[in-house]
Amino acid sequence: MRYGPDHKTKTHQRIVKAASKQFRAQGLSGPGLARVMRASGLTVGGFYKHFRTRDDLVTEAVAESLRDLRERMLAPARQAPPGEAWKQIIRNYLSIEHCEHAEVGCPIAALAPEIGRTKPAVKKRIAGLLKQHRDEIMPFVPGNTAAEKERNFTVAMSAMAGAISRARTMADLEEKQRTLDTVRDYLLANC
Amino acid sequence: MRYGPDHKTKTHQRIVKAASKQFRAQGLSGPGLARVMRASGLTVGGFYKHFRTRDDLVTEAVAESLRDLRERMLAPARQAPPGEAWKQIIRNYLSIEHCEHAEVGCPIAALAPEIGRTKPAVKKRIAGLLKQHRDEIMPFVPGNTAAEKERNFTVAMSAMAGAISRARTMADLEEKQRTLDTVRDYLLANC
DNA sequence: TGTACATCAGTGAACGCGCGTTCACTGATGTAC
DNA sequence: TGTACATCAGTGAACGCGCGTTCACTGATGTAC
Repeated sequence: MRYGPDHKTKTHQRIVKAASKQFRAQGLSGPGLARVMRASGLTVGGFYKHFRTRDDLVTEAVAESLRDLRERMLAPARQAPPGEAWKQIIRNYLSIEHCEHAEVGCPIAALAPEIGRTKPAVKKRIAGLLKQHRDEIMPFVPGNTAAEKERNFTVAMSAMAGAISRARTMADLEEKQRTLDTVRDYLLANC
Repeated sequence: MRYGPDHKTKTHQRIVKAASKQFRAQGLSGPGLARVMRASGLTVGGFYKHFRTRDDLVTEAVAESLRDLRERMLAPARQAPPGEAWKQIIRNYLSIEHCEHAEVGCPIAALAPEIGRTKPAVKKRIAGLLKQHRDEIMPFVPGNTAAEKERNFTVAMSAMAGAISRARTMADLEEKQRTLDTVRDYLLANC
């Protein structure tokens, strides 16, 4: 073989990581395969040596985005003083940095409506990934029972994703910042 | 003239209304101009007798979506018993009907991330429409001061739009319903 | 050790298609004389 | 009243382009003998 035994795997991951950033920045139908491959240092032709269809790339890229997000949000939370982890996550999620850098941010805030519109087979797979993602975050959510934790997660996650995607529609930077601050302060005071 | 004096205006509105539904159902880059015109009973060629560019249609369609939403949500609220109007709006917004019928629903829940990605000129105009929309809703928002009302609006609107767009990513109907119910009950208990 | 062949990640051109936009044309009506 | 011309909303074909997908090919390496 021309390349080492893990060469193909590494190339595959490079494509998925490039796609993950581009989809979050430009939407699921934003970048074409040519652009994704160019960003990975390759040409279009090679794409189908790695994926069956574009939909497969979309699914893998969303999975990668969620992994990426967890690395960025959960790692800092893990070494926060006990009782502060969830607050840390909220502060991080509703930061202006997250809002201004969709390409390394939460795919729910960046892509939820588009995910809802994907064909059933794709949607089903991504819905599975999102459930798995929630399960990984649940340990950080405050609450005395599983039901209470789930309620808190649902309310906070909805408010946070909604706040970020609404803030991103705003042209006025001050209004954007005020939106993030308002929801952040509210959640910090009520969880 | 071949047609009556308001013929062109009516045709224009027909196109905008068709586009407004199609964009909410399939995303801002979902339907092409041919499809929008066909849905309006016309052919592509005539499009540029009504709009300078596709971006102009997008802007007008979002404006129409917000008007449509207000008609559907504010009219029922206006004739609710005093103190119940805002609760009525919340119940309406977080209903399974709204969730399942994006084409006649809130463009923020259906399109926020895509609006955030439009080119600056379009984004600026839509941001203006969204501010105007907020001002029309503010009278229904509970709170003793303007600042308190704005805080309540920001938190509730973020939570509601986030809940709907998250629910739409879910394949499991029960989970979807639980998400809507959880956020609805939370907001009803805390406003 | 040297030669012939197999493997396979990646290349680059080609395909049919739908896109936004342009444009010469149509045809029903209104206006001028 | 009748005829010639202007208006203009809408038509339908054409444009150049980027899309997802296919495919014959390349060329560096490993294997067989």
